[in-house]
Amino acid sequence: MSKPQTPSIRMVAERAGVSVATVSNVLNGKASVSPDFAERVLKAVRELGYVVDIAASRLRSGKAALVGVVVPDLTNPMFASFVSTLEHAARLDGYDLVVVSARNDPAEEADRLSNLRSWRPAGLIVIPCDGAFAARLPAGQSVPIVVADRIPDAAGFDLVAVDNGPASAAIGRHLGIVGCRTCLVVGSSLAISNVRERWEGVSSASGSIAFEMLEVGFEPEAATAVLAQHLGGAARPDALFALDHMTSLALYRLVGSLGLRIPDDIAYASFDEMEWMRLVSPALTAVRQPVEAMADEAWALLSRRMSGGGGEAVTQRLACAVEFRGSTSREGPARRSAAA
Amino acid sequence: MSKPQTPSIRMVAERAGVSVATVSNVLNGKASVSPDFAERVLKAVRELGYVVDIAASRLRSGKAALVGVVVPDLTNPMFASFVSTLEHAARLDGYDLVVVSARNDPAEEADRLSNLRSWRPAGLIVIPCDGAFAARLPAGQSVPIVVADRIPDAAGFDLVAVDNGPASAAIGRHLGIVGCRTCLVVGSSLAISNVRERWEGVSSASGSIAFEMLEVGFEPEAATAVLAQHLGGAARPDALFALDHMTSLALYRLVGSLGLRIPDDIAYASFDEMEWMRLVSPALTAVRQPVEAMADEAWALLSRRMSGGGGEAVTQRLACAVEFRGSTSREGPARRSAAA
DNA sequence: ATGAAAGCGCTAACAG
DNA sequence: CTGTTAGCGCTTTCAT
Repeated sequence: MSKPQTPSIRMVAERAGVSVATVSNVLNGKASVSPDFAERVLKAVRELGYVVDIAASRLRSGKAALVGVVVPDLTNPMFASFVSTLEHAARLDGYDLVVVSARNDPAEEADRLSNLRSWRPAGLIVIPCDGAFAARLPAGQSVPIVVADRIPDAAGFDLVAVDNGPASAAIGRHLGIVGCRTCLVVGSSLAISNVRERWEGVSSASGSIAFEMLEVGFEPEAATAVLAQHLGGAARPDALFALDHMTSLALYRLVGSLGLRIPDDIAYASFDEMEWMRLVSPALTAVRQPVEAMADEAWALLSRRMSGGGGEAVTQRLACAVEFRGSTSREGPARRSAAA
Repeated sequence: MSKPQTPSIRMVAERAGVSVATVSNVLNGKASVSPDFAERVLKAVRELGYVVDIAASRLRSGKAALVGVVVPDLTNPMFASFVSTLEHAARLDGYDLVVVSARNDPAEEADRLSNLRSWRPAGLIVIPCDGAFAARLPAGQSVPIVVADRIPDAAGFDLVAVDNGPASAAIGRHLGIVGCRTCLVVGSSLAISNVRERWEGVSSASGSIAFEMLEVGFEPEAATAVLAQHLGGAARPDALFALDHMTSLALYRLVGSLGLRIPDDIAYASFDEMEWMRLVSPALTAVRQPVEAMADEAWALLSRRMSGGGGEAVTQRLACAVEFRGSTSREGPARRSAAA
């Protein structure tokens, strides 16, 4: 009942019979300390269960082993995986992470960004809600920032993103070759660089296939409603291409509830490969993104800046893998176009 | 090029022509400040883009609006969702979160737990790797802890978990009614309370159906190997029941690659409902857990403790929903048992 | 090799 | 109502 409070460096010093400076030196390996003293300090640390107060440490030293991470949505498996990989990389370098989710809301993102400053992080890794990200950065932000996955409208950031164009174009060509004449391309919003680049990629595919773009927003329910309206009509497309995971989920579900058979009635392809796309039957043609590599690269970029690396803003583009599967097999739409 | 450093409370005070104490009072709404002064302070804050240094604040005040969260694996959608909900609840109460993943490794969990102490959090919310969690807690840990989802062997923790027994028993009964005679129950490890309770629940189901338990560990590859061995044999069970998500994924995939048809050749049920289970055909019978409710409840419990609420350790059990779907329809195993 | 003391940014006491 | 001052736990000169 005396004082079971968390031990401070002073208590360690007293217990070891040394000064606090010596304790600090032992713990940080700074100055040289005699083996005898070091041993006594370590013993006291062990007995007290002392752990340094990282906040006080930073306050005095000015060095923060902390980086802030902002993602649009933690429940999106891709972002969760991104954070998980990041966390591991950070820990290996002795850094801690403060992770916040913007919940797909630009206003909330701005709020989080501002809030994060009170932690005085050494750097920031951000997957922005949308292209207007730069405008939401608190003025006078001086810590290094790496932007991942989605490219802001404004230039000047260190950047790591996936190479959307080629992968999308490959899907577009494939759909044409397989015999599709019309393809509805669906994405949340063209305000997101990924969606925009994917649309540009697929629609650039030469050939006799016509693409139409449809934006459905970020709300699954609303998206489904918009989609239902588009697919219920008479002029059903030969193929569907979903440009992001949320959209793909809503779209695939709708196709099922409409009783459309894949690929017999309609071909189906998706960006953002997820585990379930290999489990359904037929398996879905999809573009797999190198999420782990993106996280590792983001960390590498930030590390460089945090340790004083200067120079121009860097942009890294990572290649995607395209998996062609049953959902776009030749048997389907080809037959239909033959009948037309 | 003069000094673009992050502004301190002193700079704000100078700019506003007041003392630092007044600035602090304005920002924290502590003592009463004249409207005139308050206005000047706010103006200076705005112009400088000042944000309080939360670490220095805590150091002096002793009050930390910070809680640590430890989960076994951020890439598990269920835990990601848990964290996301938690983060939102915490923010509403003005708290920040430091989230760490133990990567399913008890040693790493112990390490993370110890590391978290250097943040001096006001509380901890933990989903433990396994039942031996209590032994990994740093000695002399004095902050309130809420344990979620998995129940430690040792008592004395505030606890919130799902009510596994009834839901599992319902699955067990259902499989019997539907005509299954033998059921292979598969889970990662009985060292996890959820798996244990689910096994006990399902095997308690009376009737003419025999259950067998199989532990497959946490590695998908290894799990698949063990499962393949069990399902390849002659005595194939009528039904499968996967007790957690990773296991379910591995098992479902294996069933597919073995060419077994659900439910004609074998019935299939799963705990840990995930989105894909409704997308496959036939849709899978599954137990849906109230993850958001669990997170909210965990936060509520911790809040109470952090604001000084005393008393005995509390245990909350949350009811699950059972969704019966095509994967356990009557047509399947019933026919088979009739043939036997 | 070791210790004394200053001070990081902030808030809590207290003085005015 | 406002300002002065002390000191939270720590690291860093700078003496010794």
